[in-house]
Amino acid sequence: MSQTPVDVDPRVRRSREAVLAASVALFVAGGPRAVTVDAVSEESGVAKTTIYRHWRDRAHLLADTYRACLPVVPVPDDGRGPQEALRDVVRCLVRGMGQEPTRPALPHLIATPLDPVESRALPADVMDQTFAPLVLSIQRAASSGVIPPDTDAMEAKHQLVGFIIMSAIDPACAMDDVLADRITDLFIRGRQGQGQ
Amino acid sequence: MSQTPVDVDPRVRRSREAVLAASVALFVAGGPRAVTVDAVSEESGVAKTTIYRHWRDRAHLLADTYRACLPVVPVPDDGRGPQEALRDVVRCLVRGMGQEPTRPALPHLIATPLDPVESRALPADVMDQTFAPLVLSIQRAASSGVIPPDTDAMEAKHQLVGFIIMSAIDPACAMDDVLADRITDLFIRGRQGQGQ
DNA sequence: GGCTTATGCTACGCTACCGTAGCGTACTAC
DNA sequence: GTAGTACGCTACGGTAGCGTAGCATAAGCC
Repeated sequence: MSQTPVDVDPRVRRSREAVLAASVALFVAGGPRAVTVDAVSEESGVAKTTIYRHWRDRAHLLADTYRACLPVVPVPDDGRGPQEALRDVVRCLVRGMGQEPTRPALPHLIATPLDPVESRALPADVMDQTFAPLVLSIQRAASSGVIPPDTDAMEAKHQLVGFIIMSAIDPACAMDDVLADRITDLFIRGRQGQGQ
Repeated sequence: MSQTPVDVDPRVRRSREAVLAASVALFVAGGPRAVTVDAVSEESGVAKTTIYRHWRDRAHLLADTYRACLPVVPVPDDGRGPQEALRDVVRCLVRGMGQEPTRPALPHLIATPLDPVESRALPADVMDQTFAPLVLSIQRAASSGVIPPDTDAMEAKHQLVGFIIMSAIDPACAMDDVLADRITDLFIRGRQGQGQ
């Protein structure tokens, strides 16, 4: 539902894209609460009745909006070695989190799944999928000895993701590869010298 | 406004406390959106008109609710040395974030200040005050050489706060001194071995 | 016990939002 | 060109929430 096929009536395609773009803009600016069907209609120029022709109700529209705000992080290339793979994933994550629309939407992305009303049509693990490649990289780094083999992958994930998200929330922070590499280095160094 | 004096009419005191308790419970369960005056009235057993006698409008009530959800972290004792002081602050922060009502309210605490509607009556730096003691400890640790003197205090804050918050958001995570000390150790070790 | 004051209750008016119905128009595909 | 279909528009009915008014009651203070 979040991906519109190419070979459809161009009118449908236009409407869907306009609606989703407006919806994302509203979500970024004011969170789930700002994504009202009336506001989306006005912002997009698409009639409210048309919106309801494409989405069953507001909850389904919000679910698609939420997904559209999450960055896509590719699964790390296995060929480059575990340390480089981890570095790459962190770079992708930092860049993704630093970009529009993710960055300004971040606080809302964190809070929405917990809202008992807004999370109705939202799969419980949408957010987790974004960090799946990172967890994979952490596990590979552990099993290959870059970090201790007994590393708690969830704890390590909290450590890295927390650092990245807090940086992205701070508007003064540059979300570039320099930061990404610093995060990776501080992470690995802290784990390496570990006297179990 | 968030602290009710002791020497007032006990009826006022009772009402204020009942309202704030109900308001916090609703905020925890459903975020700022769930804190409606009608819901608070029903949940607390205090008449809606009485609520409006104590708070100018819903925004002011929400501001007090927000503050009531934040943990209080004492300024570190200077006598114990910078490393122990940092350890203490992180312990307090971890415990505070792990407790009710802060823990379940955390995602909402992060998102609310960014909501253009909900943040109306919310001072911009309420959240920052919670982490001020941590920043102080980081600066002392830096100036005393526990971590490099040229440490970026804001970056270090993101690193520590991010780790703590992500742990607190994960319901499977135990927010105790063991975790706090691990967080501190991983932080310091990563910074110490740093090859400028 | 009597005065003061906080509270409870009911009933408002107003606004925003959800989701639907019906009908005319404009676009697309063939 | 013509049929099919997506779209826009207007107008609903219903609900939830905000903030207020007026009056009766009950609690606290001396």
